Amino acid sequence: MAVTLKEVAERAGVSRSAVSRTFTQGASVSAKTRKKVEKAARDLGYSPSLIARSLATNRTKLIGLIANNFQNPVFLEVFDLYTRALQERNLRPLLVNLTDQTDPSASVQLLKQYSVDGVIVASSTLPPLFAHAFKEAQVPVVHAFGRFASTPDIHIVGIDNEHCGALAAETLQKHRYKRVAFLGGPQSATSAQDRGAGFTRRAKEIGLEIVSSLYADAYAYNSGQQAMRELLEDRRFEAVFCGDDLICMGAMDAARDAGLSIPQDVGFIGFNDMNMAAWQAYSLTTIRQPTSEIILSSVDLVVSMLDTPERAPEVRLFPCSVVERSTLRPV
Amino acid sequence: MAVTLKEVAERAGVSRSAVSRTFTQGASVSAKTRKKVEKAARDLGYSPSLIARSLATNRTKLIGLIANNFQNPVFLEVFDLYTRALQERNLRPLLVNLTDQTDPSASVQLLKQYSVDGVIVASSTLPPLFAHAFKEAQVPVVHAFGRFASTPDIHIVGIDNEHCGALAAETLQKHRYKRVAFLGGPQSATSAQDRGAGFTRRAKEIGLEIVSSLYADAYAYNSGQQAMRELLEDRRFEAVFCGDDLICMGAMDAARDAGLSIPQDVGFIGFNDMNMAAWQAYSLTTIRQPTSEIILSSVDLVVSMLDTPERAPEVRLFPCSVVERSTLRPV
DNA sequence: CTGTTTTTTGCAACCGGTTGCAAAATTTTC
DNA sequence: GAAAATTTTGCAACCGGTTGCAAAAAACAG
Repeated sequence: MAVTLKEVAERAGVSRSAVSRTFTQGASVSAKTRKKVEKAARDLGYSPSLIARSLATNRTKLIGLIANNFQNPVFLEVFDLYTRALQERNLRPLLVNLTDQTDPSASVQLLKQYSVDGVIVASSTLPPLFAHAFKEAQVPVVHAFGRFASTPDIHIVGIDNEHCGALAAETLQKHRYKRVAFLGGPQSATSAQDRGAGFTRRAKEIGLEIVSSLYADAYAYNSGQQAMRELLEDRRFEAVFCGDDLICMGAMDAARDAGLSIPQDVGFIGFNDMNMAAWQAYSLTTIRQPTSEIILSSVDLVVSMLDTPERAPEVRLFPCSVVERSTLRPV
Repeated sequence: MAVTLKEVAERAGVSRSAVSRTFTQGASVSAKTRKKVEKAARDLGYSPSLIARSLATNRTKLIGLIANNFQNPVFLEVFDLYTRALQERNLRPLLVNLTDQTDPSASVQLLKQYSVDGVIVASSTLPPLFAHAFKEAQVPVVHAFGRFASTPDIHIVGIDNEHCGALAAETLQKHRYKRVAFLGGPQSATSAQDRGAGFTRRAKEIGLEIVSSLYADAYAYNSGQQAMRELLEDRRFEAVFCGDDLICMGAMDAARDAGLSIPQDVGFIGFNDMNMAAWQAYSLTTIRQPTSEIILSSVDLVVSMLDTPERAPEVRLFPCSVVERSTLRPV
């Protein structure tokens, strides 16, 4: 069916190796044969089979991309950036959707079977153990949006969530809030834990009183909405720090539904600065997570591991910053 | 490095074919050898290389998934559903992000090189010519969310956009609107054209006056917002039909920004019924596109083509329905 | 023009599986 | 228990490329 190396070789009147060499980077072929081969290939509409090449070279140019949150639109930005960054480097993403049902070890197995060249775990909710499984299986792995550890045993690219939580506390204080609430992401997520911890610690330090504290059950709109309703039962807070923009939007809608206006009756600060945070209906003051830097950096990292797999584990942290919009009262 | 067939065979004391057979569906092996092989494989931690298998069987279990809109959160739902549906069928998505810069023929080439078993073009904006390229290259292809044609030459799964546009007109009439505006998706998209055409036709038939008509430049929030501002310069309409929910949200925010309230001053009807349409800040009345049915059906279709590639081109259309929320005045 | 060095080329083995075929082993039949 | 029918097994060729190695060709030096 498809045109093969052999046919091209015959037509060009050269050996199969000659054809192979004209199609592999940095191999030595004379200008003359290269020309002959290229003509023959063009005539026949030949393009080398990546499968066969992969088998021979033990390289697939496939990068496993593991994600487990398809509810949060941030991830669409994430996919967009990943697919583009990989495509530019002549790599392909093999997308794995890790639902709660799927057995983690199964997907390790799976990606091993496809012999992906590397894996990017793009999730702030997956436990580190997950990325480890790949390290153990000897496949280059980087955990993007993962939990920062001072003595990492795998590559981590992300932010210092603890510090960013503290930043939220400072921002609330700057806006002269005294009593606040914390509405975090799912408690099982390391990112949610760390943001909460940093927020709590710093709040204590600067005399900001946390009157309520609650973890939503997912990084999702509905979860934020529902958690906010609960929070509203005992409304002694003047502002809420939400561990995620999407949760924050749900929370804001719940607050408005209860007849509160923002920021007059209650202030909000979110986390991520997703595209939608700038929408007029929300115009969310939020902590910006440098998504695109994290993604580019994690791709670069995984690429460099292709050549030097034994690279020492590295942590790359990017700074977050406050984006002021209109959900906190003017200072 | 990785454990191979041969090593398992040696350890189990059988031939390589025996090992191969215990790992391929429907091959004949005795219970006894199967047991021996399975034990050896377990001991060694063997899992067959899909690359090698692909080379031998000429099947990769890879499905190319082509998308070109990573701005619209609907596509996150789309990716979620696709990845799950494929995973359940033991197939993997190879994601191609078709930005405006990428050369279409290059990605055809690319997917051919990876010898994907099939391709799903998931886009309502790509021209049909695109899916054709795959048909020509002899790879099973279905165009999901594609333009309906009565004499299709490739498989199409989607909706009758023309009819759905008409449905929008009827809904506006039902709510006693007389003068309306049309705010479509990008004019180059067949879906936008068809929705517009159906809307216009039906409006004329039932005596609904279309006072303005405009195409946004993308299926995106900002585009909707911007187009609405333009529309507002000459506000003779009482309601707007937006060719997409996201555009509609942008438009609503623009209207609110201009001091209008919804639905008192101006009504809105969207298209898609994406998750966010139910959000309280919008609570959008919209035409529901049966995304999940379309996706499941297109996966089934592509799967069935794997076995019978010569299947006659088929069109599968799913009905849309109106979801009433609060952006049209009560009838 | 010859001898040396460098570049190009083809051979053949290999990557890790699958599969048609015939021989061997097992089961069934009488 | 032998013959026939059926199932299981191993051999060997194949899928479509890459690559180390040695021979051949080309380039260079004197």
